[in-house]
Amino acid sequence: MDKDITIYDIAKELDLSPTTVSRALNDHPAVNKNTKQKIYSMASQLGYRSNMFASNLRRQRTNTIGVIVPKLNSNFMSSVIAGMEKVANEADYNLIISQSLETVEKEIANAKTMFNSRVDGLLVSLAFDTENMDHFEPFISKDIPVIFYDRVSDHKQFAGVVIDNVQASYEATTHLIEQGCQNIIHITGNLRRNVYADRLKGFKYALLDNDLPFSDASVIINNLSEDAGVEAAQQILQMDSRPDGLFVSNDTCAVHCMKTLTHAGISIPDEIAVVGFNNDPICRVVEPSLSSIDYPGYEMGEVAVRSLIHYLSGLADTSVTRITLRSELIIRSSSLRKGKENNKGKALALLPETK
Amino acid sequence: MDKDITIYDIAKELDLSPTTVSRALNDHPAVNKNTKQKIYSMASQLGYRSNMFASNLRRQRTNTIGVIVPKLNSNFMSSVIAGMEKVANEADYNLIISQSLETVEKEIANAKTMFNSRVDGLLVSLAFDTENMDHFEPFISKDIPVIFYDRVSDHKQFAGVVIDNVQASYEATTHLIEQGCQNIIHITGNLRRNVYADRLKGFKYALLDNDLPFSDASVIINNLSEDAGVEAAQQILQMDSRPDGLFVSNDTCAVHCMKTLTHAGISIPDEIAVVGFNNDPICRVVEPSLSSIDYPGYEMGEVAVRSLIHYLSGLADTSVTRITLRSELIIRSSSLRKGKENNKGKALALLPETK
DNA sequence: TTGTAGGCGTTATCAG
DNA sequence: CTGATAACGCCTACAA
Repeated sequence: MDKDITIYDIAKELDLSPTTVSRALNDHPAVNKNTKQKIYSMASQLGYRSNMFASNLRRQRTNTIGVIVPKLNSNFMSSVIAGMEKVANEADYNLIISQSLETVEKEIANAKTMFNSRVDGLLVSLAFDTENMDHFEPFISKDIPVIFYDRVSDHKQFAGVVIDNVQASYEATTHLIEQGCQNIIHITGNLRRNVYADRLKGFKYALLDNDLPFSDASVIINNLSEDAGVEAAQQILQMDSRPDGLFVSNDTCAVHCMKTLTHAGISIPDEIAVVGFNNDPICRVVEPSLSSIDYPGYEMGEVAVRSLIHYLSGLADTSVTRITLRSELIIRSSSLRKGKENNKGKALALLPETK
Repeated sequence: MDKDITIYDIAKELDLSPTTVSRALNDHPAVNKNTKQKIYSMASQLGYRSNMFASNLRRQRTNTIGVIVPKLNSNFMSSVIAGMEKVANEADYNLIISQSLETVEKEIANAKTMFNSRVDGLLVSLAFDTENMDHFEPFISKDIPVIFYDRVSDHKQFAGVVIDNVQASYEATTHLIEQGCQNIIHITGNLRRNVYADRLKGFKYALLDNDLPFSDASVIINNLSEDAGVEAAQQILQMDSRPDGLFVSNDTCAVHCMKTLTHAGISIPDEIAVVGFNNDPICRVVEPSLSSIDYPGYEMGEVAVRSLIHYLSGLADTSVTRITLRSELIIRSSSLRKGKENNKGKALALLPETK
């Protein structure tokens, strides 16, 4: 294994000082154009690559962004990561990605690793059961920016990139109502997570605005897994007054719930209309195909990294603590009843102001 | 933002030399137990965290492993990553993950970034259309180990972690034959990738061993996407002698192919029996549920990182260039015909030696 | 426009 | 068992 080429080697070769070489390589304005050219070509000729560690050590920053994600195995998350990568690469940042697998314990461990790796900033989508934000304290106290995406923190001090979950949920629920549903059940996740709390809120608003009653019995809270979907279906099958509509906060759960209902002889959408959330490819696989809320993952990743880098560059508009991206209801067979129009326009007009 | 605590601070506090502190922190045997204890507690009391850059700079290694993955959006890949993370964390390595999104261009860019980030080793699953291995040359010439997983390189110089695709495919095909299929079509991906070439091989072997004819018309090669699945189905519908069995190298493609066939009025498994590959959760969503090859992703990730670390620690058994993990056929409705037994045992007995 | 000098925090080497 | 010293490669005052 040959020795690495350093700026000293280039300097010696061209009879210049390392300083000049360093400056040229960083495109410093105060270096002669010709000199720069000579340095560039010598660098590539010798196969020079900058030693990030020396540079990091010196500059006290790493050009690395940490990403904590609940799970990677969804189309949504993989799009988010792809968007993050694109922006990060363009800005010469590296990404360190780790999965919390929906547990606080791993999330805490991940945060610690990130901290010790001295990431310049952190992007987090919270695990299902994270209660407090203590594990991000070390970042705050060292002024390392932490930006949340999708599953954000309620604490106002933390910036976040989100969609308007209240509106999306309002839209989905309204759609069900327009399809004739009078007794809708909402299945959602841990209400500590903004996404689920907000969706519940949107659900309630929509019922209210359409003079439909809401009761605690209208909501099933679980972990939105496959199994949870099956269980929820069993619960529903045993209800006294069976619902005629179902709005589920996650496509996986919705799909397995729907399948269980279908197997029990329920006809979808006629007896029960169903809408999911995320617009996962699975929506187009299940029979009938599942209506869902589409969610701009790639864009969310891009925006999150872009904000973080802005912040790191000191250009941050510190007043901006929430960036909201648009989402969209995709209507498919699972919620479209014969003879019913898609009155999406009307639904939108009814939309309350939600900031 | 306060200044970081260094080993000097600890040393000063305890009236020791930085050298001793460094040694203690690295659990060097030649440090007095009491001294070590004192150093540990002082370190945590002051909130010391090691500066990886200084350490990396000095030791010329980064404790970082680069991972290049085609796409993250599958259950399989997310399991692989989870397995990798577990082993890497335990051994105090960091992971830098990036997606090639199935294109050589991004794969090359990723490799370059990894190289410049001075990863200690690289784990790669090749993109669909990667032809040559030139972009890994810089690693080779610097003695940076590159280990492939799943989609490996044929070049004998590269180590890899795989399943026995020939056997898995042989087993799947034999199963279809046992279900009475006489005219099976195999849908697979670019044959430059070992996984697809090997599966084709296993498919041929199984036909051969059961005295069924093989012709080029028995194989459809595409990119295994959703759309490709739909197209393949359309192709099949127009065939003169319609097949009665289908073995697809990827569940997503299989599912969309199957759905298209079903919509065209074909009954599955009776008219056409179908087996997929990967055992993605989607298999249990589609109707009828899809038989598939189950594949130990988590384990593959663990093994890949473990091998890499062994290699980096100089413990490598350089003679081991291929590690093969077990896989398993999961039989579901899409390939199970009434009145047919599951003669899996027989299939296994017929299995040819495949190294 | 270029150069000199010193230090970022750690660890390897050599010497007690 | 402990310590002094010198790198690792780069960058930033400051000086010329």
